[in-house]
Amino acid sequence: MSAQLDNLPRKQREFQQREQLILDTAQHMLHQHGYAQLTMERIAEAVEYSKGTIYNHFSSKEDLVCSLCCRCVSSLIELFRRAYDYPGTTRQRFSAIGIAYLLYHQLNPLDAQNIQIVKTNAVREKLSAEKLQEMNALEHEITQLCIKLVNEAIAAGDVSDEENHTADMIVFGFWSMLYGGMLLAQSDIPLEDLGFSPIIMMLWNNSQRLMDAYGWAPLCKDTDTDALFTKLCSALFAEEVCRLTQGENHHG
Amino acid sequence: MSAQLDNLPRKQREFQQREQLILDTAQHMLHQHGYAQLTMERIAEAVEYSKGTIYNHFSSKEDLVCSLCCRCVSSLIELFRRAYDYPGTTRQRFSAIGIAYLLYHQLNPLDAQNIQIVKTNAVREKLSAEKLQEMNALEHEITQLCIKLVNEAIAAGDVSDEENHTADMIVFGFWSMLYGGMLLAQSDIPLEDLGFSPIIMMLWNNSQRLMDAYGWAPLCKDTDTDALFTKLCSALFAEEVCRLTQGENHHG
DNA sequence: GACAATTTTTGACGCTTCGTCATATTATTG
DNA sequence: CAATAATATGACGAAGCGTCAAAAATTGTC
Repeated sequence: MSAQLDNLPRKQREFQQREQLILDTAQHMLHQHGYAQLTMERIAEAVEYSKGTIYNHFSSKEDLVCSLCCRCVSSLIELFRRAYDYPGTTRQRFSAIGIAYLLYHQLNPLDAQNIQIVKTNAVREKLSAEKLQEMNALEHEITQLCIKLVNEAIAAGDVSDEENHTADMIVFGFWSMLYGGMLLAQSDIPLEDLGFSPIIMMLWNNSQRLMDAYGWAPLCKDTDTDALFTKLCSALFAEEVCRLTQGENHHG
Repeated sequence: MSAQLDNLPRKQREFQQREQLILDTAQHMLHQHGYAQLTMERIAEAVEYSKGTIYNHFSSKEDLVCSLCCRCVSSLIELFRRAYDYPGTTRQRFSAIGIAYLLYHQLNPLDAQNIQIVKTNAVREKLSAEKLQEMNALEHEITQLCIKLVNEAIAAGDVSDEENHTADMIVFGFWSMLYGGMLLAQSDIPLEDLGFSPIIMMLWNNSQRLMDAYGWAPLCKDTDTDALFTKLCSALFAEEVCRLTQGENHHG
């Protein structure tokens, strides 16, 4: 990373470093005090530059928030890649992507909320075309990775090959479910009061069920899905899980 | 509706009528010009009252938007009730709820977006406790209706009764999937460019699959699900479907 | 109908924040 | 070291939220 930077003229290097500083600071402020308290003035004050300088980097507040968001999606893609590269059955690898998604949301609930803010039209209305495109490119990357894996599964005969089983439909089913589920989890809807079980568990079970519905071998009945969950977590995301449990202990 | 109003003293009646006028106007403005353009000033101007009067009804802009949102959820509940009361199998009735959800989002995409705005922390941070509670009560109502139906299905033996099949988990699976799916549909993510099929179809198929996964009789293979979709639409939501197709013709 | 009391409405005002731009500062180069 | 280019600054204008004292309308009383 710094290898690339070293090649650039010092000015550009400084510029990029400052951009990261601004983003880091903004992210921290967002976590600490929430979106409503996040103002360009305060960011400028915190990084000890003036507002004008911030505007040299980001054309608007929305632009800045969207940039934050892009960084988040990038790190999510990294987790997905790790899951994709897992040496196991296609079902295990796809399950691992699901875990990556759930883990990310658990580990970075505030960033996930932020991603949601950017999806809101209220914000998107004000975004520049470039930032929107940057975002779209990332969405494209992450989507295609999943579709590719499902196509591998179909080609390998792991998924029952019926007429209307298309990779996009299968991916969309899981994407919707996990995305919707995590959003519901993050919203202030008091799910526990409404009688719901822990969300991660419900989503994991439901997605395993859905894989069964697609005849994605090996089926649940031939697998200990709880054990699979634990195995994938420790094999791929040990460090992340560690951070997660530490965080929980810290609070309790 | 006006029967109740007539019983109230004239002043209160006028007050409530004005409140509806404000909400109607705000909703219309939101549809026409988007959230960013919605200001208290403009609403006041449009209803020909002053800003102060608007603030006699709603303690903040967020409060107003949340009130709009509550009206929307109420009408969604009405659709759900209709589906719940359908004289058919539990699977048909639950499927009908799914259709109600999809239809509502298709018919009122802008209201659905609005509901999403309210779920954003940026907005919720500013909501009064009362409005939050009003919203929660509605969420409770709509949730319990679904859970009740699934419990009926389990009791009737329509859903295979395994240890870890709980009504809340089943409901959550479908809720997540449809909610997430409709949000993805509404976001500006160019799903078609990413290679995805029409969303309603994908969601309907995925949810029918998921019902199969829960052993919810009668299974897909014994049913023409396309025909079921059409049948439920015309039996329960003829008027809504009509409005939807009219709207599409209007645009095309 | 006149007058007082009460309720409702009004819009000017204070405050906050966004985003701009002329000016000041710093860096670079001949 | 001076000229020039690049960069940073913060005062400023615009816009919106929410408040509140004063104005207007309504109600009740004689």
